[in-house]
Amino acid sequence: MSRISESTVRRLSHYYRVLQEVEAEGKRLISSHRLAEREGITSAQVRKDLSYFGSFGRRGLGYNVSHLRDEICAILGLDRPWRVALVGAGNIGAALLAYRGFSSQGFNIVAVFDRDPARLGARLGDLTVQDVADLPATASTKSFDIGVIATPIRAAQDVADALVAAGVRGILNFAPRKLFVPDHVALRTVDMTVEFESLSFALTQAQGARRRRATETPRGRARS
Amino acid sequence: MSRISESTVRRLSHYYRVLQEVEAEGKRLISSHRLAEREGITSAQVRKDLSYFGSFGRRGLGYNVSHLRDEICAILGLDRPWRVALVGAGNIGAALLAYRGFSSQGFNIVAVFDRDPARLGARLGDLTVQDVADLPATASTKSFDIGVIATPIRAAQDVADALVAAGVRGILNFAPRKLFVPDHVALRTVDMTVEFESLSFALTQAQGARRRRATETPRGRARS
DNA sequence: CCCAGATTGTGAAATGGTTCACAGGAGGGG
DNA sequence: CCCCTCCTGTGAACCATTTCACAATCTGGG
Repeated sequence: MSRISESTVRRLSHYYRVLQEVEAEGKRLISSHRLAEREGITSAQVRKDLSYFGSFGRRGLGYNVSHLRDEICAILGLDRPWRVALVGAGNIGAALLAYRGFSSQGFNIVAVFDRDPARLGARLGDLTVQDVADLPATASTKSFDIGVIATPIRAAQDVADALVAAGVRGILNFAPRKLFVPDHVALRTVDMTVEFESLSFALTQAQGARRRRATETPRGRARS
Repeated sequence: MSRISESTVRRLSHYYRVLQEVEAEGKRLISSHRLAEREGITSAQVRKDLSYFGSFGRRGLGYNVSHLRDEICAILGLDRPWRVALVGAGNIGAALLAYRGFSSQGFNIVAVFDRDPARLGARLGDLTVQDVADLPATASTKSFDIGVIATPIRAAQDVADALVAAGVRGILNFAPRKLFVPDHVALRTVDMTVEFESLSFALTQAQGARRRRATETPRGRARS
């Protein structure tokens, strides 16, 4: 099996969610066309994505909703529980803990760490905030699969190193900076700053385009 | 100016942050090579990204740090304030409000809305949670540029419609579902579910690859 | 049994993004 | 003043992803 692109994986995740909805609506079959419609993409994209993993549909009919859901569930590895360590018990950390959607999909936060003495020992959900210095010891008994970094920027790389040393195989980073981890550790970053700035760019461009159209200014940019 | 790819914009955002750090370190010049190193990409990528907007460097020397920072600031539209409406005063909403990093970059949350009567009237930072029914009225006086959706999934599309009707030109969506908005409104989605599932996939793949290597099972996938 | 209509799976083409490689400066040392 | 080193800006080559387009296959109805 050749390497699967990140965008294909992300779309699988979306298909999975749509299939759950469609199943709840009681439909038994769905075509690539209808699946695509709900995601705002083309049906060819849907079929291509699925074809990397096998042939799950039937020509003339479409896909069996629950069967396809099961297949994608297995492909994404959602058919097993993952043990997640959360580092950072601030606002984002608390939000992640409070959101029940993750544990229902098998992402179980089994420990919470922080460095701030004011937070240590606090109860968050049914967990107690531990000192981040205890991470290695706790990791050896709880064997985390995934680490989530919800700390301030300056702590993020150190925490990442600690998580790697503790044996996690994946890291989800919410700190707005580039982290460096070994090749055998998967890293995903959720950077809200980048999202805001990307919106700012889009809005600025749109404004500029409108102004350009209105005044007939030639395109191009003056050198300073 | 031809259309700029989303990935280029996201990288600009990263360059901007690195440049701020480098400036704080007191350096006056930086080469594309060093900039690239800090982001884990190639120097050609940096130069290509910047070249879409102009020639900011000097051959043989590199880029003037503060000048380049200013240029990127202007390109991304960060040299002006944006008025942000936050809808959803739950955990994520509270986390966004508490994070001072956004307002310092010019993203000012100027109103917070919710639908839950238990939250209405509550103080969050220096704002009072308003009923989402007041959104149109408040929008007409405060003229929001950007709307942030931090509501439960089922409310998200309705809120998006309301924000569009209220005249926002950009939406940042934290609800894990696909939203449909008109072309003239920019949409970015931060979907933590997808990030987790993408990690799950990566971990599953790695595990599978290790097992495959160990047992010499031929690659490919059996049809069920 | 055969045809009409629907829909998949997939090579091939098209598109879009990244990397290469080098000409064109720029500064510094002798 | 000349040469050597450094580094940008960019066309061209390369690579990855998306879209096209169609043969293969399925069902249902006559």
